[in-house]
Amino acid sequence: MSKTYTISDLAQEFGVTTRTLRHYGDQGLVTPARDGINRIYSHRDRVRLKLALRGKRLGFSLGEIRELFELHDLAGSERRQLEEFSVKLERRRAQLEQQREDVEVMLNEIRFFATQCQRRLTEADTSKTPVSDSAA
Amino acid sequence: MSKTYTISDLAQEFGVTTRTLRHYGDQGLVTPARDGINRIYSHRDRVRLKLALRGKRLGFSLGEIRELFELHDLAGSERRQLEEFSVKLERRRAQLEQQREDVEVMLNEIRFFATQCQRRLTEADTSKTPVSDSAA
DNA sequence: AACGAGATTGACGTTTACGTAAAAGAAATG
DNA sequence: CATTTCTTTTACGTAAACGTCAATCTCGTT
Repeated sequence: MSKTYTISDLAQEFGVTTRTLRHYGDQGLVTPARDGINRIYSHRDRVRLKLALRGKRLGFSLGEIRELFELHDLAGSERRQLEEFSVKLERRRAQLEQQREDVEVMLNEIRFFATQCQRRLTEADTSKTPVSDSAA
Repeated sequence: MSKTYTISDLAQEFGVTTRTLRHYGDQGLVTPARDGINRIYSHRDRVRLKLALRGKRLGFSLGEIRELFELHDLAGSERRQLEEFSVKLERRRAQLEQQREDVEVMLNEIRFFATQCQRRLTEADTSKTPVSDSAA
């Protein structure tokens, strides 16, 4: 009798709406058991949700996330499926490494902007000239 | 007289459609000069497009990308704008660092899957049982 | 002059990922 | 028992980011 969660428990915890959780159910991402008609989420469901949300943050579509889950459950699959999946994984890996580089570059840019912003704000604070001309 | 590009030049180079480029124009992301009615993209336009596509890969909306561009051009902006932007930058930075972690985790998972896939494929290759029954 | 290739501006269509409202049932509480 | 409080399903709505015609326009060629 491990812990279970209601739909709004998880919605609150992960900062999504119940609508989102039902939608994920419709899409086959998180398919909780039912207590009568009510959804009753297990620990495993919680993990799947967590993974799904991470996938989303990385720009995966819900369909792609489901594919990944299906792969995870791909225990006794056939050779062709494995090969196909292997190819998909490779593609995705390349994308992710691109994305990693993108993130680094963007972080540097943002840090630059941020320090620029800060600098100008403090300058404005200590400046004697009260805003004479905006032209550089 | 530096090099210029037609709309389909850039579309081809970056693997997008001309429709996309026009859409980015509508959204104020890349606003090339005109030769009469035709769009004529400069080197700067090309850079903006490149930046825009990177932003997209990182999950920025076109609106957010435009904001970033506007910031870049924010030479003589006012204090409030700088402060607002500084806050936005901080939020985005946090997201990106989360994303960076997400990417690392996902890459590890994918590498794991990939090796699993490969292992099973080579196993199948060297196996003595010639595919008698698809049931495991 | 005719023609095909590529460009333009509408403008409606489409997909994804939910939002939102409606109608209705179960469950806890005063 | 009546009233909230959650929950359910059904279903239409929506915003973003283009796709996809359609109707022209303008070149460089033949």
